[in-house]
Amino acid sequence: MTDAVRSFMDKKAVAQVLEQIAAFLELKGENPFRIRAFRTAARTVGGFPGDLRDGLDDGSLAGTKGVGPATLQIVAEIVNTGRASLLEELREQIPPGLVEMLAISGLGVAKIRQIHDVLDIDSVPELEAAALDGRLARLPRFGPRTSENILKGIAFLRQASAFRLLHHADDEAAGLRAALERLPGVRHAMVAGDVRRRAEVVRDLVLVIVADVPPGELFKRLSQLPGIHEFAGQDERRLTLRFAGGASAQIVVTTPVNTGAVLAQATGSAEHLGQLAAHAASRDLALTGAALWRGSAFVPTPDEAGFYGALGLDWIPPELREGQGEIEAAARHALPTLLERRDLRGFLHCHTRYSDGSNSVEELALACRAAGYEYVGITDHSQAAAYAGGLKADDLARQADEIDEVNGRLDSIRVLKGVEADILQDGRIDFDDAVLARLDFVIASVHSRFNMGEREMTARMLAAMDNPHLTVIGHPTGRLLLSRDPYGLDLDAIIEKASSTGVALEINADPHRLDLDWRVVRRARDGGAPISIGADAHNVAGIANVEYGVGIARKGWLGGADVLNALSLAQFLAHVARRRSAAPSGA
DNA sequence: GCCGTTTTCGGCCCGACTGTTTTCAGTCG
Repeated sequence: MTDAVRSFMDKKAVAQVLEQIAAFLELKGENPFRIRAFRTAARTVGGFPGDLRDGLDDGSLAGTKGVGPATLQIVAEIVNTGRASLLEELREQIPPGLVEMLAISGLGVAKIRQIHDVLDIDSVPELEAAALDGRLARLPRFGPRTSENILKGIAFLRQASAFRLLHHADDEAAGLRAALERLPGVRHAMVAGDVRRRAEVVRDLVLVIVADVPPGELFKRLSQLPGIHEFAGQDERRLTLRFAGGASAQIVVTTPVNTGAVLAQATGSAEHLGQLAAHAASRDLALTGAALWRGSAFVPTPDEAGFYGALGLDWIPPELREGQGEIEAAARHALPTLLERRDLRGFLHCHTRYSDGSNSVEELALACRAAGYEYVGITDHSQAAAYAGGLKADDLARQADEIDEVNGRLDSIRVLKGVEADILQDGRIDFDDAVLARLDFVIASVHSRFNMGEREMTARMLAAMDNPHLTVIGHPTGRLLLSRDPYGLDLDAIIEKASSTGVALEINADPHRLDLDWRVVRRARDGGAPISIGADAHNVAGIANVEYGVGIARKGWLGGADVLNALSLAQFLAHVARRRSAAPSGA
């Protein structure tokens, strides 16, 4: 593992320990503010820019807001010893099964404690049994509905636990790849599978190894990697590794002369590969045993371009390999030129310390400038989002002064005044038009009343889109990957409205959201809706998440011309102005 | 446990929904 990878994973592991401590303390009935302090510290450490050990040594971590003496000491202990004695003590006191229950939707501390005290239950399987046999519903203030919801919650959790979020899979794959490349006999290791296709959630890691030694020999060496719990050979060239933490990865071994065919097969979705096989058959070729054959003659494919070329196809970017018409387009040499990160000139969605972010306007501006952006839109929460420290109009005015001041001082980056305002229940945006008019642009999002039903929710959002100050609908469907389904919404109506009004639909690049879904992105593009990509950064480290949004945009076949924040600053501001002057106010 | 350009002590996130009740506790964002 490279040091960079190690330090990145350490940061995540430390944040996870702090989160775990918070959960245990919660069940213990600790002071809620102490619990929140641990959660804040977890977020801060997870987003700390730079190496944790360096941060400990040079004092910069100690100086970071949200990390105090107690949490700093815990971070130091984990970094130095790999252990956290506080967490170990808590594990002795509280059954870890109760902490698992906290992840079940509808279960909080009070209910879990009641379940534990009255029914003597301390694991999720026991809880499930009690829900099924009716014991749970007989508890005071429970009832059949609650019991049923808990069963649903357990099922959801179980199904979700087969997957992991892309950013986690990304880190694991990078770490594993680096470890594989250090094995003797390995020429290259390449990440394939869902991760390479930039799928929003990942079931299995798949890596392809180009090796100089026979697979059997390589598998023996693989089994000696640290952290491998068990391994099972599938056939003579494929192996599944299971890690101590429960994660698994499929390793496929190939030789240089067949790398193209193997990598393509290890990357494509089932639909893509099915269509590819049919396409091959139509050209008297066959894909068998992860190689390409013309009759009984092996067709060498040293790389993917050669593989697709042998099939009469242009090379297909991995993100498109979903069986959505890409093979036909590749045959006609009509694949789109996909968006690249460097096409984005504006960074449109971030939160500062004014609401629930952890950096200042200037810090975000400097980081965006360093990342090559021409402009950055500051979009803190609005007053209705009290839980996120939403801004009142006068806070917004104060922030505007600060932005003016920062703009006066910094070259080569323009800071725009924006907001991520709540879309209220009736579709109004959470500030008067007079306040919105003073901003450079406006994002509006739904953050409350998710279960109002599809018709009402659609009407709510369409009403918001009539407001001429609105520029972007943030995370349009509200989903949280592996934890919350999208709310009901008539997406065709929203796309049509976006197309007619010029309001952009966001691809929220937070890896917990990736909302819009890429399947909808394609529909939106075809329907003429502008799309913007917003990282929803809550700190400087979150700026890099834009990469995940670019992946989703590419999966939706978007090019630079389809994306609002690929416009230059002047073009972007002209877009906002056009919309403001064209439409009458809906509010 | 953390923070401070009114504070080194005394604050810190609050309003709505759900399912259970028959006036509200617990959960969530």
